[in-house]
Amino acid sequence: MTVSELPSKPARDGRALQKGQQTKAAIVDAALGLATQIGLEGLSIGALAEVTQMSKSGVFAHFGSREELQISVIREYHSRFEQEVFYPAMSEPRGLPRLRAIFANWMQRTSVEIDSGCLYISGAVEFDDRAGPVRDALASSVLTWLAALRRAIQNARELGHLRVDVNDEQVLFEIHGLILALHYEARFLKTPGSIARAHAGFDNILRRYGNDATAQPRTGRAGKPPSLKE
Amino acid sequence: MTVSELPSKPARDGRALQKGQQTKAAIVDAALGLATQIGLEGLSIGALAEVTQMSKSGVFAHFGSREELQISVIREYHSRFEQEVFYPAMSEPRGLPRLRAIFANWMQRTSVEIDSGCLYISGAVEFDDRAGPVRDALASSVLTWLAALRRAIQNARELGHLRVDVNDEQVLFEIHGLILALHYEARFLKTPGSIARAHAGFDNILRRYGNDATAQPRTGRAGKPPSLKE
DNA sequence: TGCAAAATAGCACGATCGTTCTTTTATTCC
DNA sequence: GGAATAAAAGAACGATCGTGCTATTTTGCA
Repeated sequence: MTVSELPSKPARDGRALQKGQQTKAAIVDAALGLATQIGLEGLSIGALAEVTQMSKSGVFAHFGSREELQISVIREYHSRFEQEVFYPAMSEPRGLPRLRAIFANWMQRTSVEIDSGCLYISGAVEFDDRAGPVRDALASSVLTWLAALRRAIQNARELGHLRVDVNDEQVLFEIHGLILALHYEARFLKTPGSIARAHAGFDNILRRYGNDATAQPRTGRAGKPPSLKE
Repeated sequence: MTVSELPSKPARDGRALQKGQQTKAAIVDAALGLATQIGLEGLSIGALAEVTQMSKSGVFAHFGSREELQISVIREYHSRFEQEVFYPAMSEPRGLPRLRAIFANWMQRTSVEIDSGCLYISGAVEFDDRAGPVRDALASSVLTWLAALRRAIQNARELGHLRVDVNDEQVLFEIHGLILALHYEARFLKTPGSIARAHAGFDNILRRYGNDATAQPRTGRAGKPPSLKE
């Protein structure tokens, strides 16, 4: 977590901040740890103050409201997800190799989250019938990620790595289901072998939708630095 | 909800109760409605008292603890799930027809739960890292249901409706994923067309695992009255 | 080093939580 | 109908919640 991610917003008299952003980042880090375990709703400022060895009001002052804290946590989770799952896969050639890499990274992360919990899953359940800015931030993050995944599927189809009649949305839906089932069965039910079944499910999807004749990547040209957002 | 599900536990002097069980059932009914919307953890005795037009202590007295109330809600959900999804499918002949019916009923219920919420899904997220009797009751219910579904898959395979090399657990996992993806995308993200995609996903699974040569049901004999538990 | 401003702490508030205890009302059976 | 008992209400408890207000401490720059 580097200091001054923002260009160190100058205060009223041009003074640069430091300590504030620093401890705020530490608070968000601790909050993310709490939220993935007990949920965004279970996240309390009191518990957070205890973990960070600060006073309640000291923690509170950095956010101004609990909602703003929750949103900060969501943004941090989004950033780490991007960093861990999306970016590394961009070094793979477009099409099926990149799609495989994305799924592999996602599986890797989800496997870890069998112990730590996934904010995109717990958050969805907590806010699925509650309106407001927290829900909006969460849904926006998830939609951004799913859109990126959809683009990878679409690329694979357009490059001939998947059959031409493939429905991108359907593939996306089925892959998403595999991740959700993994999280459910491994984390809640503690069913052994779930990770292998998720992998097998992905292979099944590729077998069904794959275009064996052209399964080799056809292009590996590196385009502009990718981003989840476009 | 019939009176005296229990053999009307005789009080100290052999007197039969009535009113108590009756209002208790009404409370559980209201609690189930609240819990599916805001979760088992969000369920509060105060809110429940308001909904049922009773006093907090009046509600509380029926359960003795919040945990017991939550467990009662889980039991009620389990019972309705059984009644709505499992039992009606038992009139279909064993094998693929019954498996199809089970999934169809499950889909039907999940479609309704896009609005009302599913306790098995929200509960899993809320209690996936919390030990205790509530989690145990929830996990036990879910496992019972998944075992029943697994049996249906196994039957279909043994009757030749699915390929002999089918892995029951794998099919179960993938079907479960479809339901979870439907709930996630339709309820949280409000993605249109999710129901159709879940159905298409099931068809895909049958196409992949199905045994086209013997897809017709081979036996329709009605066995003993079925139960989720055995 | 000293001064302004930012960062943090301390304290109290109203609200809600699950739970306990006591009292009142409703029900059931003789 | 009246006595016994179950069912429901009422009030209060300690705890925790998010949040506001006011001190105090720490920081950053002249």
